Amino acid sequence: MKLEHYARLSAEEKDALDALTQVRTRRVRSRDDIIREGDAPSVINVVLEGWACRYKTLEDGRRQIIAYLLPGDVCDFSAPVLREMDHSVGAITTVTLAEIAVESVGHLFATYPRLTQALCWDALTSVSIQREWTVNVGQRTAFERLGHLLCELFVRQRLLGLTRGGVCDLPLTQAEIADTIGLSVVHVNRTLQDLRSAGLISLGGRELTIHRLEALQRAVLFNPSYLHLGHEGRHLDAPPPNP
Amino acid sequence: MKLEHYARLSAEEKDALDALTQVRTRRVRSRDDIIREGDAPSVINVVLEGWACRYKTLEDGRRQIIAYLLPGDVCDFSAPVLREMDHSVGAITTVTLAEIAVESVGHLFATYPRLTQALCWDALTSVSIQREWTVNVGQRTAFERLGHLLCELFVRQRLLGLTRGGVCDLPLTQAEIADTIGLSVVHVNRTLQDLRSAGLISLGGRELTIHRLEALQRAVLFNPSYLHLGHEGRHLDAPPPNP
DNA sequence: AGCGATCATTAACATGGGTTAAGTCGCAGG
DNA sequence: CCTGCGACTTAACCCATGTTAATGATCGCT
Repeated sequence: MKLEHYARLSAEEKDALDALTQVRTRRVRSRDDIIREGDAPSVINVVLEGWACRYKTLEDGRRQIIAYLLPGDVCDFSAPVLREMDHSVGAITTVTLAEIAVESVGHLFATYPRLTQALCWDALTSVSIQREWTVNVGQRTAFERLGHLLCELFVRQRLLGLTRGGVCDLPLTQAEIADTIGLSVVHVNRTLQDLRSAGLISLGGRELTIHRLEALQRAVLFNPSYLHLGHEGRHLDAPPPNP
Repeated sequence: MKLEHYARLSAEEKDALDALTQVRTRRVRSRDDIIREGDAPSVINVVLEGWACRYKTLEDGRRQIIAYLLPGDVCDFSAPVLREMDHSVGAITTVTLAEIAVESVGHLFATYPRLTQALCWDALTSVSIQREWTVNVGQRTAFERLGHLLCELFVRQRLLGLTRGGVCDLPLTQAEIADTIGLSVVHVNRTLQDLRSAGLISLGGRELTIHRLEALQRAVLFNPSYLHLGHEGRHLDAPPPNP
């Protein structure tokens, strides 16, 4: 479903993908690891349901969350090529994974070149997001960083049809948010208050509401071009109503 | 030459690559842009000589350098797939580029699958570096960030055979370093003094000397596994002599 | 050789965000 | 119903890093 944003796929191509993802699935409980640094996974894991994150830990315990994986995202792109994982992937919520054999992927792409293109697009977009995160942590203020993260997670979910008006899931603890944008938990909390009292968002009970997306985007210098939404990515859910 | 670290290539494969890079070259002067955000380059640019950087600018002028490109690095991987660049690439030194037509690449990879593998490895490594940069800026102190950057640039150059003992080029201004690791110029300067007076490095006249690489690595929590040096990448230049 | 521009350095002062610590709330398990 | 634990909140205090500004050093250019 997600790849459809990147290239029109034929019914046949979609069937081939579906067949792949149904072969073998795995369930990982919330907060457990999906893959650990140093593993050399022999299958490719794709998130079918739930949220996961990539993260790296320094020797002294500091942790940085490097990416969030939503349904349709691939956990271990590098598996077939690089020797071993240089970071871990953990489950945020309970996650359902498809485990895909490396060989079957090779065959699939040889048969359907348009799939290759779609997957390339996907991979390049995730690199682009990674770059934007570097900018986020390197240049923005706490307020901007946090707002930017919320914008991104909202828009990505909207692409997947997972938003309800201006509302979406946000199953992260403040500690996880802190490790994502390089702030302390305390300051994340302070900054959330700021965003709330600016009337831009509501957040609580694992649910985020963005009251005025346009205004928030402007306030935190969020420019979605790095998500490469392109043409196809716009018609999924109406933008949030102006309250 | 660089791809050789990732896969043993046959003479024939190397010749094919050489032929490509000699077709058309371009020279860009120090501090000029190679590609601008919004461009949709019709050729793929590969750095043959000199240093370049990827960077993004916020509306208010803040700038983040996102990556450094050394000889052998590709400027615009995404060109064939994504519509347009979401960031710019600028020349640090004077840079020589090979301009490669997109079509000829497709043909090349169809003919020599091992090249594809090598290029994948290269691309995945650059993503891995990007992730580590997020960690660097998000979690490390000024001292660690700067030391980590210097370690990386040294090791990457050593891979290319561009170091001379513990010495390598470092054609960056302190302002550029600042924009790379998310610090102010003033603080970069202070922190450089710290590194110097700790006896770890000397820096001046566009030349970096790392006096005790091991010690520096330990002091700044530099773990080179994210560079995926693997087997082949080690024998190029002796590690620096212990003074 | 002299000039202007860019780059490095330093000092004094200001502040955003970290740290510590304490308290609250909600909820799963006994 | 009580207990305990994890997540959230708030306040007080402090330090790493930013800002501003002034001075030197370097370097390409004429």
